Amino acid sequence: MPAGKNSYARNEKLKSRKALEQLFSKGKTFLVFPVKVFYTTQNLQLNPIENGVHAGVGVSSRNFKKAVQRNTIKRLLREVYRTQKHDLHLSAQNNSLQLQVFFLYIGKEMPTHNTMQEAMKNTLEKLCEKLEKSIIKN
RNA sequence: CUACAAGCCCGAUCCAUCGCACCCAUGCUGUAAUGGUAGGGGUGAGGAAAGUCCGGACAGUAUAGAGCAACCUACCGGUUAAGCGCCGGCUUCUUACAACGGUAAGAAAGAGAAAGUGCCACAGAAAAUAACUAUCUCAAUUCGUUGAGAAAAAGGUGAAAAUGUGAGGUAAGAGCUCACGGCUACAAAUGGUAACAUAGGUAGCGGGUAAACCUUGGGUACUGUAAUGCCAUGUAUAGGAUCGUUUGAGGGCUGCUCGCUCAAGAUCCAGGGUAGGCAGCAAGAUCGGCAUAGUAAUGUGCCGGCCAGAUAAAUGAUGGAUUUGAAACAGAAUCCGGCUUACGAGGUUUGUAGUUUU
RNA sequence: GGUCUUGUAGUUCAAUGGAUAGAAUAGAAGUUUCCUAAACUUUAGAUCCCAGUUCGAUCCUGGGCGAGACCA
Repeated sequence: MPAGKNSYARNEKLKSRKALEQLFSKGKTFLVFPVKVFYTTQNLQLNPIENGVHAGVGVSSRNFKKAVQRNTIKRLLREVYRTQKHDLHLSAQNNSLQLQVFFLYIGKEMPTHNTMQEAMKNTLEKLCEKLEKSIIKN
């Protein structure tokens, strides 16, 4: 993957409904306020061409009743993820993992771009740490 | 020119970088096949996309039929695919002006209370049958009243009090009678497509409430694109209980009863599997302009355009400029016609009021 | 996306169209007690909002706002 490319294309998205259900029922979670992260890992390296990281994004409709607000939050999350995802991809590749992640916004107030960027930075750092720890354990 | 009210129009624009969905064609590369990758072009959310309050299109299931129940609707005509929408009219009410029956603006869930039942707190004699107080006549009397009869007028209340005013009449009174009004029903006349209006006739006088039950007229099959059809993948034609195969279980997607019809499996418990793709799904009661019929809603004709289409679900972020403050309400999920609600800065039309000038 | 239900004191619930809107509990003050609890007395507190029907709406009707449930 060429460095510096900030795309968030279709094959990087977390798509199938089945995978999502597995993720929510069996996946590991941690919380870096205001973002909650669900993730699962597999040791599949049969397809080296294919991308190893799939990510999804969501907001609860309890805290935000209006569709406009939910849309803007999801857009912000995607935007912030695609600009800062490179470290995560690198660590996943180094450890030869297939990774599914879901970012759920939990806060009750509308975020701005700056706060969101900080939050995503922190969560991604924590996620990388966790990945490396799990590798060492294995 | 300013303020207010109502209606209509619009729903910020431009540049740079990064990024998303769909469509189109191209290069490189790979497979048995679907592909992978690179750069390019085009298109990409609203006036309400919202609420889901009405009405349809479309689809599936059902439909010999009858009754009850349930629900919707209610002045007249037009319009439309249809409507509890819209347009025009009628009637009533309210407000203002005006004074002798008008004018203007606004509103109306605007059939029936004279088919029946219920309700009308407090106050008041009484809330609709009557009774009570008071009134009048006759008789009795211990002169305080008592009994019989007449009549339904008076009685301070109340949201509402038995058709209003005047005259006659009577022992006292009473639509008891008469005059002028008010309202209701009936049949006919004139005008109007009709609601209705106009001036009379006959009979009558019974308060309000139907957004209380209800009556009358008209109407309603049900379910919704997560409908529905097809393809692929996969498992279990396994197990248990109850009922049943012409002595008929069960079904016929709003309830009940009857009837009709299909009919050999049905229901429950426990367990196993799938949850992917294609169609539906984007050219239409379409949009824009012009002409034309009509008071208008709306219709007709001609010319031109193609204008989102996903399935964890696409329009964004950052920086800068303009405006007026780095805009308000707000995000398509089958599609249309309305209604309702939310909202920003202006523009424009009409009406009312005020000020200044001529 | 569709189909429904429901809003009353801080909380849980009542109410025939008649109003001073009730009960329990929680709150405040007081009595009692050496102090607290319990008990008793007193007290403040509410019909989601806007219209309409009615003489009069918590109640009936329409619209809005909020809360909740169901449908593969």
